[in-house]
Amino acid sequence: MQLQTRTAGMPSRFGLSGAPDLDGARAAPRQADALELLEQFGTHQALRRGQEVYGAGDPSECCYLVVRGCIRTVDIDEEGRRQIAEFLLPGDFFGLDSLATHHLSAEALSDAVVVCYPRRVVEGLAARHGALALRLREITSESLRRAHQKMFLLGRKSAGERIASFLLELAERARRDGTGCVDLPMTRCDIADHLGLTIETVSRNMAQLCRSGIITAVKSGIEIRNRQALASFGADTRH
Amino acid sequence: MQLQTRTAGMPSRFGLSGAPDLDGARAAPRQADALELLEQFGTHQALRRGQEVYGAGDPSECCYLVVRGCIRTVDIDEEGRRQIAEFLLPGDFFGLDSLATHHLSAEALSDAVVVCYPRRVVEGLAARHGALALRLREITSESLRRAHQKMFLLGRKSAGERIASFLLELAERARRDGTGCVDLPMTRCDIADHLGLTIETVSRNMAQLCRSGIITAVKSGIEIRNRQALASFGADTRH
DNA sequence: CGCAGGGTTGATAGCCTTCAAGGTCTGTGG
DNA sequence: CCACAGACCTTGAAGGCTATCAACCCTGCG
Repeated sequence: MQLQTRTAGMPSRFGLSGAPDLDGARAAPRQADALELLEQFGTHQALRRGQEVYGAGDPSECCYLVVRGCIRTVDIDEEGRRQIAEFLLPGDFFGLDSLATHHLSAEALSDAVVVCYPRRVVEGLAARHGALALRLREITSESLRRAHQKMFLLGRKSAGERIASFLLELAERARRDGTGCVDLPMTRCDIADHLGLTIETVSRNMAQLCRSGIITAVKSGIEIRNRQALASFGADTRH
Repeated sequence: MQLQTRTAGMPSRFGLSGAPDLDGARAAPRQADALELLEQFGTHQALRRGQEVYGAGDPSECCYLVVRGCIRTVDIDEEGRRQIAEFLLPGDFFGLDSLATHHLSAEALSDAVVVCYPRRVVEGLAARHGALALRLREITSESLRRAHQKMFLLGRKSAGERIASFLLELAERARRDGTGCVDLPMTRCDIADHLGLTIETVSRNMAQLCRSGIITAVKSGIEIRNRQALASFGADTRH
């Protein structure tokens, strides 16, 4: 059972919530985010833990904005091996990646809320509003940049480096409060399937980070105590 | 020194040369490829082996069509570790991925020829021709689909599976003649840096494929003798 | 010829996986 | 309140896949 209501108002922050402005794609200052044009066309959708937003192969009829909770995009092969492409946090926009059908599935990690926009409407608006069209392309471009970043991580980094990079990226995306606290809504299994490792390797590396005092475990997450050390963690065991 | 001339005519094939039509993104039949709209605005550019088309951080001023040869997009970190994101073959369109600055560099594997289109012109045309805008989004979407496919390969497949997938993908993209012959314009080092392996592992797996009679080495490439066996190669050593 | 770049093959080492056992936490029901 | 089940997490031991190190071959070229 899922709740759908006409959205009364949009969440205050839009777009790539915590994406670092690395490539200057957002160089042009925007007073008002072009995504606000979509405001009146979205419907809220509540998701239970584990529920699918869409499945692989489903027609690509909507795109989405995360309001609350965390969404994972999942790639599974016939043998059940799983690769998590992205974790999507509040403020992240997704579902733009495929034109006809989704090639990954999207699922809620925990109870979550997304706003759903019919692609037909989005396309129509984008055709008339250049700013919106540009914004959507920025989102796609950013998604591709992250995918390339992850290819490097999976292809060339050691287990320790992968974990450190992952924590630092999450911290970057979540840092709004200035503290070093990073919430980890995903399980060790999710992290492992995102980083191309096993849960044991994830657990061992996290434990070592704790023992070194680089991070400390806090309720449902970690706190970064030594960013410098975290950034160079695992560099000795790289191949 | 690089040669630039006004292009007299476009190559006969356009777009994602051999991309398998997996996700139905190309479902809508196109009589004439929308990219032909760009025809008169391109300039030919000849590249020597190893020459950069653009570097990481360069402003994203042009996008490109490969006419001859092979281009690699490269991600390098401060320690010199290298990850090759894509190999681009004749008919492939690239450089659309980033809006402001390129985050990867693009280099010619061997002597090559590309057609270069100023982004400013492409944007202008796309704004007026919906078909072109759609075509460009198809290309970006396809690029993202391939990136996700590669994340799965890097995160979850064994060395043998990676090599087999790589050869099958190349065969798929190149098969126009119907033969099982696959040209390999890239070195073992390039392949290794694409698949997240070392040259020795690539070499050993190729040798084993040859010994098993699944492929045979031909001049500057290989011939696939047993597609079925190649598709399941390395599945026993997966972790 | 000498050299450099690329490729192959062998021996060894090590990082990470696999297998296994036990611990922690949370929600449920008696 | 407490027992219990299940999911999740941690830790240890052993093994294997791939990296590393090393030697050698082949080809093209000045």
